[in-house]
Amino acid sequence: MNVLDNHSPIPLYHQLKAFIEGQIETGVWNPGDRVPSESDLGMQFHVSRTTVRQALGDLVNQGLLSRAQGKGTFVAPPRIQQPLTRLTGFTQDMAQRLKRPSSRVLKLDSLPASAQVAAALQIAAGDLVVALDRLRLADGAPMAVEIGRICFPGCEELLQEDLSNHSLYQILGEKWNIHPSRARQRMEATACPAETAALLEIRKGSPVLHIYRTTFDQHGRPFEQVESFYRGDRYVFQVELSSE
Amino acid sequence: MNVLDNHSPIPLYHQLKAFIEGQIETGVWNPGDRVPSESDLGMQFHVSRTTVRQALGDLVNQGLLSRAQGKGTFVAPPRIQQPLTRLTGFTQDMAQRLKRPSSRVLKLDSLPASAQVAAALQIAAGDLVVALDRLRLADGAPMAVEIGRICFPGCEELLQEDLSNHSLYQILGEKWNIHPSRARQRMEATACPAETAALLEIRKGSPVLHIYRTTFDQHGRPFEQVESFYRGDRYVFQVELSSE
DNA sequence: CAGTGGTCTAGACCACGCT
DNA sequence: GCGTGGTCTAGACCACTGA
Repeated sequence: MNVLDNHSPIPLYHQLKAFIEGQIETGVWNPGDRVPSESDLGMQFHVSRTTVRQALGDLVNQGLLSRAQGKGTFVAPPRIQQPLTRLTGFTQDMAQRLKRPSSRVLKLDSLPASAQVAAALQIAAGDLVVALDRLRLADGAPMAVEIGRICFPGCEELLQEDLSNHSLYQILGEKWNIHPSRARQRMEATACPAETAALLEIRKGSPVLHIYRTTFDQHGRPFEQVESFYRGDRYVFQVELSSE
Repeated sequence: MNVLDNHSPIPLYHQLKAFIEGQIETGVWNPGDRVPSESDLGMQFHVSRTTVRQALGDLVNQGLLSRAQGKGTFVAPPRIQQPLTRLTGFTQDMAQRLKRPSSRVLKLDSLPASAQVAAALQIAAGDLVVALDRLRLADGAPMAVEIGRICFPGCEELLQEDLSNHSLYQILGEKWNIHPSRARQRMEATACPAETAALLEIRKGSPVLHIYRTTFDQHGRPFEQVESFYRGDRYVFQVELSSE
C-alpha cells in the first residue's frame, strides 16, 4: 500500500489525489465504482477527514469523481469531452459530415464596410474590406450562401486568390498565419429571401438557418464577419452545452 | 451590515458567497480590489476561517476571485471568455434576455417511451417516462412549444408538481438533486407544422428553430429529451465556438 | 438503524510577500 | 516582523440513503 509522506514538500492532499488518480487510470477503480468513504481514506492514510475532503473536492471539480450525499463518492463516467461544435469553416464542416465541399464565387471585391460590419470587425465605417460571397455546395448540391466581409492588414491580396477551389481558412493560415480560434455566432430561423432562394434552389420563403458569425484569430482580433443562409432541409447544426 | 443567519437552512458559506457576489455585482468591490482577509471576514461574520475559505474557494473556482499567497484575495477581472451559451432552461434563458417567462402546460402525463426517446435516455423502449408538453411565453407572448420526455428514479412524482408557475430545472434541483450539467443539442430551421403554429400564433409553414436536446445531470446520466419549436421571428440563438 | 457525505468549529504551523 | 493565504488536525452535529 502506498503511504503518504508527512515530510515531503508535496501537500498530503496532493499526494492523496495522485494516488486516487492512479487507481482510476490503471483501472483498479472503474467508472461507477464507489470509492472508499472519507473516514476510511482518512484512517487508511492517517490523515484527517478534512484533508481527504480537500483531495476529493478537487477531483470532483476536475470531473473525475462525483459525490452523492448519503450514498458515497463514485468514479465519474469517462469524459466524452469532444465538443461536437468545433470552430470550422464550411470546407472542414462538410468534410466532417462526409460530404464533398465545393464553391461558386458570387462576388470577390473590395468595398467600404457598412456600420454593422465595421462594428463587428472593430474598424471604422467606410474602411475597405474584402467582400467574398460564395454559394457553397455539398456533393455538388446547394447547401448555403455565405456573404463574407474580411479585414486584416494586407487583406486586399486575397483578391488574387482562387477561392473557388481552396478553403479560405487554409489560405489565411498558410499565407498570412491567421488561424481562427474563436467565433461568436447568432442563429435564427428565417424565411429565405427571393434572390438567395434562387441560388439555393428552394422556394422563396422556405425556412433557412440564418447565421451571423464574427471570427477571431489566435490573438483575439476579429478578421471576418459572415452572414450565411443554410438550407433548412439539408443542414443540422449541433452544439454541446455545458453548465459551467 | 448584512449578518449571516445561523438558523437558516442555507449553509453559512452559501450566505457568505451571496454577500460577496453582491458586493462585486453592485460595484462596492471592483476588479483588482483586495477583499478583506480571511480572518477579517471570519471575525466580521462570526464564522470560522475554514468556513470563510470554503466560500472563497468556491468563488475562486467560479473565477470571481483570485488568491495570491502572502498578498491577499482579489476581485478577478471580468472574464472575457464568458461563453455566450450556457446550458439553461427556458426560464433562465428568458431571464437573461430580460423577458418574463411563463408557461401553459399542454400535457403532463406518464407514457411509454418511443424507441427514439428511449435511445436518447438510455432506457428500454416502452419504459414509462413523464411527458411534459408546454407552451412557453415571454412577456406573455408565445415564444416556443416544448415537447419534453423526462426519466429518472421517482420521476412519476413530477405529475404532482405545478409546472405552470415553476421552473422544471429548479424543481429537479430542489426536490431530486438533479442538476443539468451538459446537453447535446441539434438545431435546424423547419417549416412549422399546423398544430404547433396555432399555439405559437403564427401561420403554418412559418420558419421555426427546431431543436432536439438531450440533457445530462451532474453524474452524466441523461434525464430529459426535449423537442422544441421556437418562433423564428422572435428567437435568436447565440453560441460561442472555439477551435480547441 | 448505521453509514455516508455536508457543514462547521477553534485551533495550529507553514510559506510567502512586503516593508 | 507581520499579515497574508496554504495546509492540517480532531473533533462535532446534521441530512440523506438504504437496509
